[in-house]
Amino acid sequence: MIQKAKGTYDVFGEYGKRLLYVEELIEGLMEKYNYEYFRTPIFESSNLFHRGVGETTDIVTKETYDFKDRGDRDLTLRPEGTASIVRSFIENKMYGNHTIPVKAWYYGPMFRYERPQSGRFREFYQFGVEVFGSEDPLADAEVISIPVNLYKLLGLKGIKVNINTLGDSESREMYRNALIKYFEPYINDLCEDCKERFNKNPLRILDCKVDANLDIMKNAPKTIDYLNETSKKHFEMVKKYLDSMHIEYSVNTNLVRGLDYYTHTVFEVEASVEGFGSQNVLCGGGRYDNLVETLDGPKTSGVGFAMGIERLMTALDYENVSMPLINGIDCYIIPMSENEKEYCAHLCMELRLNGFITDIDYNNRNIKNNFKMADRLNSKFVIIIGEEEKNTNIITIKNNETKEEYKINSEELINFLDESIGE
RNA sequence: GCGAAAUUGGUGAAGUGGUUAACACGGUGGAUUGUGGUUCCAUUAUGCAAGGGUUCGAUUCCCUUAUUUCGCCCCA
Repeated sequence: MIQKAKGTYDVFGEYGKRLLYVEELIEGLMEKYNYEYFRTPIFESSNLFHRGVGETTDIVTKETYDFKDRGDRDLTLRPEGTASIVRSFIENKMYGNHTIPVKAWYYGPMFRYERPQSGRFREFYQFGVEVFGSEDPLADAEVISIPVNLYKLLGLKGIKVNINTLGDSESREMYRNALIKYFEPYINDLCEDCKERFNKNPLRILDCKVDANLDIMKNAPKTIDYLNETSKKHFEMVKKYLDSMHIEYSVNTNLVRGLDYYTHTVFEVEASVEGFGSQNVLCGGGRYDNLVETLDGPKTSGVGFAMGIERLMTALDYENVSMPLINGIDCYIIPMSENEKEYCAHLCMELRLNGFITDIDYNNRNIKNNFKMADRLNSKFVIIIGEEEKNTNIITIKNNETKEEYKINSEELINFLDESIGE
């Protein structure tokens, strides 16, 4: 038997309904925020991700799906959304004629070659947002408000917003150097992973789980102390806007993010749900004022986030969040025999085109099993068509809740259903 | 890239180195030939992830591979 590729999954059934509900909610929310829908290719030139995400990041060094096409081009299945949206912004010259800021949203599959586990897949879906061309802290705050409001709309309770700032490039560089200088004498006290981090990305030492309780961690330099005036002011304003939007958050000075391109604000929203597992960060993002330039565009600031849909769905399950899903159909049509099937097929189509959720027996079941089927489908009405009905056009329809049976002329059927189901 | 545990029918699962792989749900047919959801009867895996090995004999033991689940790293 052919099995699905590692780290992928199929969607169907109840999960499919819930997923569609969440997707529609996202779409509606982005409409209210007046963001523009973007869809970029699933694969892009490998270069885009190498330069965009960062040559030294884990995502690029060991997690991309790279391949060559028949024209010997180097291509990569997108591991994240931001680089592609930035490419599209530049390539379509949106910095010129378009209204600035450009506020983009996207939703689709991403691919990373990782070891699957709780809340982590090789093909996974992200919903994300990018705002180009505004350095205003209001943009940062608005971007943070999107996931928070989505979770609110869904009814998800156990969430926690963590924010921090890395400052602009200058501040960030100063801070990085300070950290290296600080940790150097203690390098041997750190765990193996942190020794590795010291060389690759010293900022990440700060959110190590193993060493978290060491004194050297607690006394490590804080980003806040290395901010220049502009950066400090920017962060203060972000917090003020969040307050005015009634978005709750906590400042976590150890929050740094793995992607190279962040400057100023970074944030994460985590699910603080009991038993959720270790992959509990539902979404993450921040400001990237140099990325557009890095990818050969004109200097343009940006801010955005990305959210993993699978983790959101898991969190919703953990909290037993209910959704107003349609469960059940309006009509189930039973042909008594093969002779009535064409008549039934026509009737079925009529009902569907008039807006009724309708299904029909495809398997020539006997009447008993057809009634069972109607129950399983949770049908409001059952329509039985035999020779008599076919010849007279008087249709037998049974209300499956009250068990009342009616004989109705086929021309009045739509009216009858409208009145019965309408309210 | 590293570590741990799993994999038996449509589903949930029990089970054992030896001849017919429990039980339950579901499916199908019938008792009831145009009205069900109750009950009763029958039927429903030449098969225990795939391949190889040990053995007189393996679903049960060993190896390899695949997938799943859970950690680490990293990330959404």
